[in-house]
Amino acid sequence: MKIATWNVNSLKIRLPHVLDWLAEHRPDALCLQELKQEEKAFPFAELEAAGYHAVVNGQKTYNGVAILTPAAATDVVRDIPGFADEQKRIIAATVDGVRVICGYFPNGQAVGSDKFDYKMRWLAALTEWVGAEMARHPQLVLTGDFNIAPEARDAHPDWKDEIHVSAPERAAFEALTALGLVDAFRLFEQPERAFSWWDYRMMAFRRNFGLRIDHILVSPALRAACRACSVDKAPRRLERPSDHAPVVLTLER
DNA sequence: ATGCCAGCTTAGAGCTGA
Repeated sequence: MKIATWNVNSLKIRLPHVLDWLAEHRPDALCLQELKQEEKAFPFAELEAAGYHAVVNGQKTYNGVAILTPAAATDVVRDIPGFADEQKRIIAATVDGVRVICGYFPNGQAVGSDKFDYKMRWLAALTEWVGAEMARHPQLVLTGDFNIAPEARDAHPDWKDEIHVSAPERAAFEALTALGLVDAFRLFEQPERAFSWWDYRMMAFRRNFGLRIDHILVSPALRAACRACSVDKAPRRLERPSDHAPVVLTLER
């Protein structure tokens, strides 16, 4: 079973890349973030022609998430239950017995800003809910654009901003791992300076000036089934790429 | 210190992203 996450930075623009990637990799679940479109604009027909169903939590201009699967996913939840939020950042569904939570975590803009406060409140609410989901669904994957580089090695040494690498953000990430979730990427040997996002500016991709902020976390019941996890940099090299690359987990099941 | 790029928006320069 193959589960992947990809922040596409506008599905309208990136649909050709997504269709090509689906054809090449045939994932059992592809979690998308930053659709930047409402569900009524979502390309259901094009994806269906490619052999994929979709569950969508859409929003115009900003945010928006979806899970693509070969067969229809079940038990869909949109947004964090009990957390009042205008922003469409969460969708969860069950895929072949695995609970898949797809999240577009808040950016936070700058440590100490209102947006940072929102990020921290959002993370607290998410963590409480994910704990409850894990109790209901022992086989669970939490994936998406976390907008947190969990450790020093997950950011280029020249990254100077505090955002994405600050102590409170890293503590929030550790609160998720304290639930028992494991960063699947770190179960396997990886290249030095392995990142999943590179700024469009300053030739950042060419210089590999990036961050690893897109993650796939697995519950204890899935840990032993993990066979591989890697960043696929190929789509970042295409014309008009997203600024993020997909991250892919292979499970033996 | 700011813009550098990219995508969005009831069309435009401004916001947001990371």
